[in-house]
Amino acid sequence: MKDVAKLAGVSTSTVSRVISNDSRISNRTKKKVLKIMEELNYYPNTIARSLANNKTDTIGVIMPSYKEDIFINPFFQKVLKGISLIASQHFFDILIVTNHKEESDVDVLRRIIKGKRVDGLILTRSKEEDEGIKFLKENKFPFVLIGSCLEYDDIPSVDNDNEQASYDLTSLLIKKDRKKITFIGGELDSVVMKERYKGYLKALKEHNITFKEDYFIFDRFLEKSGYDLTSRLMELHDNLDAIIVADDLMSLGVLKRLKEGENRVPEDIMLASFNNTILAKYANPSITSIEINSIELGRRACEKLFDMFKEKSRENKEIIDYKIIERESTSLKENIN
Amino acid sequence: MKDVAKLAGVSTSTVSRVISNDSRISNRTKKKVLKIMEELNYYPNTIARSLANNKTDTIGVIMPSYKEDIFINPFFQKVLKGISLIASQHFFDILIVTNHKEESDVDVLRRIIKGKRVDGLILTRSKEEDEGIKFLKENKFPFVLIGSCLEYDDIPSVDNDNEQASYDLTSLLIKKDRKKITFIGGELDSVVMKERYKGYLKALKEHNITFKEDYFIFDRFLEKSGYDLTSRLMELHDNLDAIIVADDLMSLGVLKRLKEGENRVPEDIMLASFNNTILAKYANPSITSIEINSIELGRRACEKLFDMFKEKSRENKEIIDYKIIERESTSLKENIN
DNA sequence: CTGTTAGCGCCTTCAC
DNA sequence: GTGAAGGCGCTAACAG
Repeated sequence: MKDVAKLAGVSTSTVSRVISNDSRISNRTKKKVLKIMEELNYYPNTIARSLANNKTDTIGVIMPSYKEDIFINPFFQKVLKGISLIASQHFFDILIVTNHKEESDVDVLRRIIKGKRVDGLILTRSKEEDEGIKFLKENKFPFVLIGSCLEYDDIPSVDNDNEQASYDLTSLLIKKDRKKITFIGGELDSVVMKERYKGYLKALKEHNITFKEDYFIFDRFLEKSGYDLTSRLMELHDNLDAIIVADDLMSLGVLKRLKEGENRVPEDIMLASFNNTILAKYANPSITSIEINSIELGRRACEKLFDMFKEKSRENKEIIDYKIIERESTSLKENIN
Repeated sequence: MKDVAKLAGVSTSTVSRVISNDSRISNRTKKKVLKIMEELNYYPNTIARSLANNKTDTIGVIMPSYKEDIFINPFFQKVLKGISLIASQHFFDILIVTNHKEESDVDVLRRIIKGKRVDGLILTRSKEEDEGIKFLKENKFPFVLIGSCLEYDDIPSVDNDNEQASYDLTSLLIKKDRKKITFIGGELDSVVMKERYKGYLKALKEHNITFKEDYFIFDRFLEKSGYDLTSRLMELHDNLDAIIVADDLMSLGVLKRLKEGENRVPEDIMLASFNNTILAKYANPSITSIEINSIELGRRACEKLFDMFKEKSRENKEIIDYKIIERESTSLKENIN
């Protein structure tokens, strides 16, 4: 910058003003400076700007700490896409934040926000007792949660109505005359699981369908967990007729196990799932799934964050529509094959 | 930091030394300072450190400029996972870099490297004439390419032997007695497509299988393109017996179209694809695909970059193994269904 | 409209 | 071992 200033015969402040497109600058000097910048192939040091402005033009995305798995679930990719779309419109970049070795969730946040690395954060999903969220609130750092938080009701977040979605999905199976409806879930400390469980129970109850403790089992949001839990379910019960699965990726594991056990889907056992990733669409049979609009979740979360920057407040909790996408796994008649 | 220094009764230099774990510092003061830092809930400003050190502890990942699509292909997610694994081991974070509005590929790079936002870059895939790579070379900025570059042979990169893989895949179909083997590709300006095309041609030639100009068609790496191109192929030829597809995601489109046209896979038409994402595994029929070890690609690319930081040089071009995963789409006998 | 000055928060000489 | 001073590259406040 100094060089530019020297060559252009102006001060560094002037150059700085040109860079930030300050209004009160003569068109002539502006052009001159711009030209020199071009010639010198100069581009301002973002880091230095950040330090001076206390602003980074970067938003951070925190992946869940069970990141090994999550990085492979298309859901996160979609969310990221939504975020990226909006961020780039605002000329922001995205910092993917993951736990460094042995770092706790709160450590990560401390590192990022005290280190002033980003202007705001987007969290994907949350646990029931989320220390991280508490930490962010205490530090008054701008963030948006994709998902919900049970402890605080007033945090900016974007979510589906997971309970209702789960209720609908369960009701669908009930309508199809299924009597032994089980539920295979992922990490139970996640809020999303809690809510889906509630919706499931509610639907059973309202329709007077039996619920047994061991109809609901859970492990992790992994394909393998789906497989293993299905094995367990089949040991415990020999006459199930429906399984709801908390995630498409898990569903694939479930499906695999069912096929091995020679259970026909949907004839013997119907299957319904969440997230409607491409996996559900192309599975065989294709899997009925809840479209939660992941891209939209990411998008709105990001927009909300920018609104917060501008202190243009929005409702704190935003609900994104979901939709049941019915497919072969719950359709007896139009079974194409 | 000033506060810490004051409270601890030392100078800021001392605090700074404690932070960077300087050797020549007495254990006593070190402990004292550490304690105060804890009490004050102090954490150093990363940005300021970056400015002073000219080092960001961040690596940038450049997504291909056709990013809209790419963000949805599991391949990139896997690569990202590999990168993330290594980066976090080194206490680095990842900056996802995308084109801001109307920014050219080179603009992005200029912004990032002149802006000193990252210590190094990883590029995913490249075009035949890649201005970006030229720019990075000219500026002597550390980067690793996942993929290959035709113009320069001496750039650090990690790739599969795509030509050989394509050759093998084609040969497999030839061995299965297929005579009219077509190829559906993605963006032709990408190096990976060029190489796969070469391998395909080579195999045909060596086995004296006819090649017709319109056996090879291409558009974009999208599901929809797969679908559309298959339609085209079917209009042009009514007796194909095999299709090679450049990517699993595209394959799904191909498969969809084939089913609609009542073509049996693999009996009438065999299908083979690249990238072996989870999509291929769970498609119906499951699709034979080349496992390119995407996670490993990301991982090694990242390791290579860190090696470059340490000036510990490695071979410039690293080749990652691939493997053909045979599945139903090319297996007549063991057709499970 | 433009230049001067004083930081942003940290690190690195160079003394002691 | 530790402190003082100057600098990383840019911006903001105050002059003029």
